[in-house]
Amino acid sequence: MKFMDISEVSKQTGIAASAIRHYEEKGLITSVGRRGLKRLFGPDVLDQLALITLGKTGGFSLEEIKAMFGPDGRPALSRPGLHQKADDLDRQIQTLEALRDMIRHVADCPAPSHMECPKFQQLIRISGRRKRGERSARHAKPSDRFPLAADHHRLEKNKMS
Amino acid sequence: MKFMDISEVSKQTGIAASAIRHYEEKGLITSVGRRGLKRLFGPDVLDQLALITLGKTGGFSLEEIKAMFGPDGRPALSRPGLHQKADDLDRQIQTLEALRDMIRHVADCPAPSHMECPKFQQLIRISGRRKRGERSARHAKPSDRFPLAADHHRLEKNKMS
DNA sequence: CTACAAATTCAAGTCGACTTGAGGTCAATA
DNA sequence: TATTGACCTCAAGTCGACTTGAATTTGTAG
Repeated sequence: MKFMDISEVSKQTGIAASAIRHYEEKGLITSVGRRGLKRLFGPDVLDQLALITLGKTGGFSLEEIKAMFGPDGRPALSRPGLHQKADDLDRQIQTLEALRDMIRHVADCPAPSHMECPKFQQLIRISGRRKRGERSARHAKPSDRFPLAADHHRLEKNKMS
Repeated sequence: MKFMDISEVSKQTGIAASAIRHYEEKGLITSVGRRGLKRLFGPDVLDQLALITLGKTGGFSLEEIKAMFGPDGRPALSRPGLHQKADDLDRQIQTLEALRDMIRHVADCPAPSHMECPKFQQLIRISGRRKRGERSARHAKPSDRFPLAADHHRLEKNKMS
């Protein structure tokens, strides 16, 4: 009773079978073998899928997740690379805390427009005071609340070549 | 000197002009008028764009951001709706903290495979103990680490019809 | 032994958030 | 006044992460 077919894994995790196949294709998980055509998964896959779900919540791409927690269990990323990711997460967490506070404020503030509320304005300013190297859910940020964002005269191409 | 053209806004914020136009099209910001063909923006747009950037970091879609902080300054979302978003964020923050801890652990743990490390295993279990209603960066989650995820017999269609 | 539900592959489609490109318009210089 | 360069519009393209559909292949239940 150790091995599960894909529908069992799907049931246990709530992840669609098509997505599970997709993760296997991309090398994030591996099946232990086949019974006929059908994939068989070991119990470890449940933890790996939990990790994938977690990573996605953090806005990481499947590639990044694979680099951090590959199915082999050995990260493809260097130790400093991993610490970098962790530091990015710390910054993202702070951003999220700021955002949460602003949303709560908007919910409760009696001002007709939150933009007119001095407290809200202040929250925006605070949120801008982050260090460099911000990382967002999906693609990296060139600048966070424009701390002298205009590195040079960039006239449309704000992306790396 | 109050009004800026799009390239000025782009320089100040680091956001591509094409993206700024896109936000205007989607109704997240508004320009104060035109000089000939060219859009003119007031200074407020800088705060609004900072808010958009912030929202995206939180994994919100442009639609959601618009509902929370529309350019009119009045949220389209009800007070409970907003508190819901804030609570979602709180949960997301906890998830991110767990993820950060795991990444740091992977970086420092001497075990050949993190999956074999009992401490790591433990971190995964902990991360699974969240409440319902998780929201991820991009599309909602049906279940987080499968706390009896199989609501019924769902045999592939894990998405709303 | 046959039927059938459940899996499989592979190609194509979808969705959000932009970007890119072609062709057009203007306000400010030279 | 004639250029020019920044901006404009609109259509189409891109990218990641899947989903969907059509055409097969099984293992198992009847």
